[in-house]
Parts: sequence; C-alpha cells; structure tokens
Amino acid sequence: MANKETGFVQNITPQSEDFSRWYTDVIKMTDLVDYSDVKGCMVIKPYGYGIWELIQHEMDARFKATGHKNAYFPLFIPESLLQKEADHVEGFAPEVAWVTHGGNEPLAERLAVRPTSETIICSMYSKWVQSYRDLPILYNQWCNVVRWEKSTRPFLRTSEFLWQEGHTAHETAEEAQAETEKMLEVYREFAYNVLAIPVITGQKSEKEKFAGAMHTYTMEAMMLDGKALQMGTSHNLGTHFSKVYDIQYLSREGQLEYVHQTSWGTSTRMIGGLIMVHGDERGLKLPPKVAPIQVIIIPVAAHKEGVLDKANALLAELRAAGIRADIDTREQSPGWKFNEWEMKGVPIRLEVGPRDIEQNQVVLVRRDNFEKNFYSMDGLADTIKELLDKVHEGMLASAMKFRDEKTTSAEDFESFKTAINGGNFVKGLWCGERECEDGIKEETGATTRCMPFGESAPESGICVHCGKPAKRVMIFAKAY
RNA sequence: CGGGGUGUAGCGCAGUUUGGUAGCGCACAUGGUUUGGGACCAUGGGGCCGGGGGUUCAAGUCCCUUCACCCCGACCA
Repeated sequence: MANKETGFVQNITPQSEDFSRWYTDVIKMTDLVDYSDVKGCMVIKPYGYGIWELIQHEMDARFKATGHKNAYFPLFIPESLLQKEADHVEGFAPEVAWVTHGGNEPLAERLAVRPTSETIICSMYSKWVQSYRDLPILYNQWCNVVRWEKSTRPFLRTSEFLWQEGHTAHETAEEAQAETEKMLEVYREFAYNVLAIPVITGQKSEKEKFAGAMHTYTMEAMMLDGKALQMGTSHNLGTHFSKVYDIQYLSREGQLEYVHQTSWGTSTRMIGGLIMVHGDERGLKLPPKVAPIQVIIIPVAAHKEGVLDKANALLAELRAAGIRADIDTREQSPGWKFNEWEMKGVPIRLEVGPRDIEQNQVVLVRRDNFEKNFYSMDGLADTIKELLDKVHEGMLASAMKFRDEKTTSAEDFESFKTAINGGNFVKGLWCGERECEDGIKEETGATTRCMPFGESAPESGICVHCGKPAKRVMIFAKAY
C-alpha cells in the first residue's frame, strides 16, 4: 500500500484482493508496532500500547463491577503440573516453549512458559479451597502468554501476546454456567460499546472448543474481507480440572464436592480486530473510546500571531475537560498533517487558523465520514464530547451494516460454497458431527464459528453439507 | 517439512544479463522562502552491496557454500 512516490496510503483499499497486505502495511505505517529480532514477536510501540491501556482500563472496570479481583500467577509451569489434564496438554503441546536450564545447570524438571494459566491457577485453588465458604473465587490476571506458532501475524497471532484470563471456581454447575454466560455478555457489551464492533455470540462446536473445557462460548466479529475473527472466549470447565487438580470443598451438607470452574480471556488480538473492522483506504479508524488521541489540533498558518497561543489554549481547555487531545506543531504543511493523522485513525481533527480566530470558531472534521463543519469556540469541549459519541455510533452502524449484508443463510451445499467464497458468514443447519465439520473445512476452507444464541435447535431439516438430520443452527466462515 | 522469492543507507528500490570510482526516491541535518488537503530552493551527512570461501589486475556483479527473512501450501482451540 505504501505509495512509492508519496509514501502514503492510497494504492490498496481494504476491499482490494490483497487485504492482508493492506493490514500489515497499515500497522507498519501507523506506528503501532515494530518487528523485533525475535521471530514471531512484535514490539508494541506507545501508540499501539496506548490502545491496549485503554482497553485494559475499560474492561477492568467491567470486571470489578461484576465482583472480580485481579491477581498474578507465575510465568513458569512445571512440566508435571501441565501434564495432569490430558486433553489440555494435548491441545497445547505443539505450541509450548520450554525452559530447560537455570543459568548453566540443566533443570531436573522442565518448565513450560505458560500458554495459558489454568494448570498453575488450579494447583493454587486446590490449596485455597476447603469449604463452600471459600467460594466463589473470582480472580482475573493481566499478563503475557507464549504460544510457539508456526506462522505469525501482528496482533492476530504472535509468539508472545498480552491478554487477560479470568479463572473462577463455584459451588454448583448452575453458578459456573451463569458465570460463563455473564462474562461472555461482558465481552459482547464491551465490543459494541467500546470497540464499536458488532459481534456474534454463541457456542463453539466440540472440535473448536477449548482444550479441557466442557463448553466454550465465543464472540466472533466479521473483518472487512468477510473472514471471522474470534475476539474473546468464555469456557465452562465443569469439574474437568478440579478433579485432576483436586479442588474439593466441604458442602453445606457436609459432603466433599468438586468445584465447578470457568475461564475466559481476551487479548491484544482485539486490536487487530478493530483495525480490520474499521480501517479504510486511508488507514486506521480508531473507535473514540480506545483512541489514544481523540482530537488532534492542527494550527493553520501557525507562524502568524496568536494562532499557536489560541491552539494551545484550546488544547488545555479540552484536556481539562477529560478529552484526550494533542497538538501537532511540527513544521510540515497542514495538508501533510491531515493525511498523517487520518492514517493514524484519530477520530476528530480540529483546525484552527487566523480566519477562525477572528470569527471565534474552529473546524472539526470527523474521521469516520469526513464530515467537516465550523463550530463556535464557546462550549467546545461539550461539542466535541457529543461529536465523539456520534463517531462511535457511526462506526458501529457501518460495521453492523457491512456484517448484516454479508451474512446469509444457505439451504444446500452449492449455495453454501458460493456464499463462503464470496466472503460471507453463512448460517445453516448442521448435523453436529465431527467428520462433517472436517469435510466442510476441506472442501470450502470454512470452519464452524458458533451456534448463535437465540436460535433454538431445529425440529426438522437436514444438514447443509451431509444431508443427515440437522441438530443445530451453525454459523460458518473462513477464519483468522 | 514441500514449492516459489528476496537480501545494496533508517525505509522503499535500481544496478547483477555483458566484472571497471556505490546510485535513485523518501526520511534525516543546516539555511532561506512557504503554510486552509501530502510546498519549494540550496547545501550536507549517512554503505563490511547478509556472512564465509574462491576465480580475476579488478567482484554488488561470476563460481561454491552458508545464514536470514518474505509469500503460497501444511500446521494453528
């Protein structure tokens, strides 16, 4: 996408065939990340990390509001601990990084660098839980995990990534199920109201569920190329882990019982998601609530008397009102700056020049639809707050429109294939069998994304692929 | 692991066919003119041409070898 002559975004749009090139170029050009010498690992630069900090802030507030507390567990997991749960270790074995030496001495037992923390957390919970009075445990941790992936992609799949993982333990199966669904709902609400991403929530198939889980629930978003991205998952672990790690409590009736557990997580992958949902031919488009800079002030004819002073006064005023504002006083021409900040996705641009100052006004330009208008300097902070909300609404609405237009139903396999190849989410009846799921993947490249909430099991009808009696409504798509 | 490709200035690339002083654009530095959608002029700094070995009077260029990265598969809850 980097135009050779001018060096800015214009040759490739998200709608062109080379979407993945658009994605990597945007990331490279907007100062979100850099690539380190460590294979598959990325450096998140301040502009990109600023997005993550805002995501953390917003999400953490929601965790606290639902009664959860933060804690921190170790990075290293002894091999014996990791291997207790058979499905779990089998699921993660190919992507675990191992520490074999401490200094120059070989270790008696290898240490895994955590690919996720169920095992080490469960081993602690087993010490902490004696009685029903110790329950529920509602903990979360913000940390990094390592998964040794064969092919990597910034934000979407990297060897090391940042995330949060919640781990809870409950008295009853009902409570655990309620917690699993509650946290998925927290994620869904967050996606809509913070990231401006409409997601589809539902349950994963047996094949796609988390290694060691009883049920996995997911939120899936549609990227601009029609592919699905799993943006967050919530698992009901049942008693699979508590039985292996021996987490037992004495119940109200005096019986020894196993706890019912959940875990749920979201990661820096969400940043990749918001890039691929909201971007355009000019680059990034950041949802206002996670934009490190919400308003960029560009003084026009800054050398003229009074312009810089006024611009700085406006900056102070906006910041005092709690708006994340910044000013660009570099020597480049205004046009250059307009393009630069559009590329970086800043939701609102504020232009102020001699003509505006004379008339007590500023120019505000929305990044989402390029609407450009004059506004009085009086009450500017409130004006901008309202406009930021409108940008959020506008972005959510257009993402939703796009997704709805590219979601279809298929009744037979021919139309199913056509829809998948056209980059659609395809809703269809499904038999629920593993062989059928594998066959669909092989023939079309599509995988099962989720059985969406709000769709009851079909009373009749046949599987869109194999023709056997249908058991579920499933959404299929190609996925990242 | 299979198939293909690329390593030359911070970034993007030309030069390799036919061996002969290391180039271009952007970025960077200095001075000046500019500033409402990617301004311009002048001057300047920056290179073990991925590494090692060979052929030659002479290698970015030819030969051998090695390393790294990228793309497509495969793999990936």
